[in-house]
Amino acid sequence: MRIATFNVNGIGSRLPALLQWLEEKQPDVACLQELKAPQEKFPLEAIRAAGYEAIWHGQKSWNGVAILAKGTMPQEIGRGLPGDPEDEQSRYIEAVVHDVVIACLYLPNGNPAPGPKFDYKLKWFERLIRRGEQLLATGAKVVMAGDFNVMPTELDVYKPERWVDDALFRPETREAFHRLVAQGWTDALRTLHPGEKIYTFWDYFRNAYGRDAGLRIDHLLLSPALAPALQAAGVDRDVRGREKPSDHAPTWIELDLAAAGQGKAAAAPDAVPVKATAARKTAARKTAAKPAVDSPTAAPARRKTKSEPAA
DNA sequence: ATGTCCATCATCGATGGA
Repeated sequence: MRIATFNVNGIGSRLPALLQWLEEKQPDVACLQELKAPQEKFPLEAIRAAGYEAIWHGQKSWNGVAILAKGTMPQEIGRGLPGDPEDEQSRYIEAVVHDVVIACLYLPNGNPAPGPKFDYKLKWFERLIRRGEQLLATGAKVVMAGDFNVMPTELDVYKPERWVDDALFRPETREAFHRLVAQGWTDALRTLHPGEKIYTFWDYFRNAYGRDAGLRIDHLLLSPALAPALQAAGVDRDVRGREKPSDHAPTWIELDLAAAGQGKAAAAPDAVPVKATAARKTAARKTAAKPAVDSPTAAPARRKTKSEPAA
């Protein structure tokens, strides 16, 4: 089973590049970030024609996340990261695909730091850490995949000294990422390629890709139940060198689920549903008059406050 | 400070975000 994460930087302008990559690599699951499109502008027809079903959480202009699955409908657990009903940004969506819980995330950039955007990033990180705790507590096979906007170590930056004051590399940010991983997650790329220079992002500025002035900020974290299944991991960096590219390259893992044994993924959705956020409730209200344009499971019907863990 | 690219609209050039 191949699972990829790809910050597309605008699904509208990046659709040809996305479709070409899907056609070539045929990942079983693709987590997308930065759709930069409202809910109704997601190109579902083109995605389905490529052989994928999808759930997504759009937003006008900014953010937006999606989970694509080849030939099967991702079973949505929820959307919106729990812990802040005021947070309206579309940065988190969870689903089950082939008995694996997929958490697709787009962590805030946080620049400039210090400032309100950096505060929001750190708060969002704390909420993610809490969610990570809940997911691990289920014992399920889970992968947290996305644009974390964090370079975990100096090895993950082309010039660390230039980035020490940046929100993506400040000590608080790295500390939060390390605290998350320390819960028991496996950083798939780094685990299989220790000591290796791996980048997933190259700025559009100053010929960054040509100079290989990159960052490793897109990550796939595996729960203990899934870690034994890890077979391979890599970055499709040539995608970054094509016409009209995203500034990120697709990052992927290959899993052998037979090696993971019997997980408890089936129990995960009901055990720890994602709390319905204010944004989700608003969206549901807005679309109430017409049929849902995304997926049937996107409706807030799955919300189960009864079994919801305390915040 | 710069650089590039994207989406938006109180549009066809500005702005804000990354």
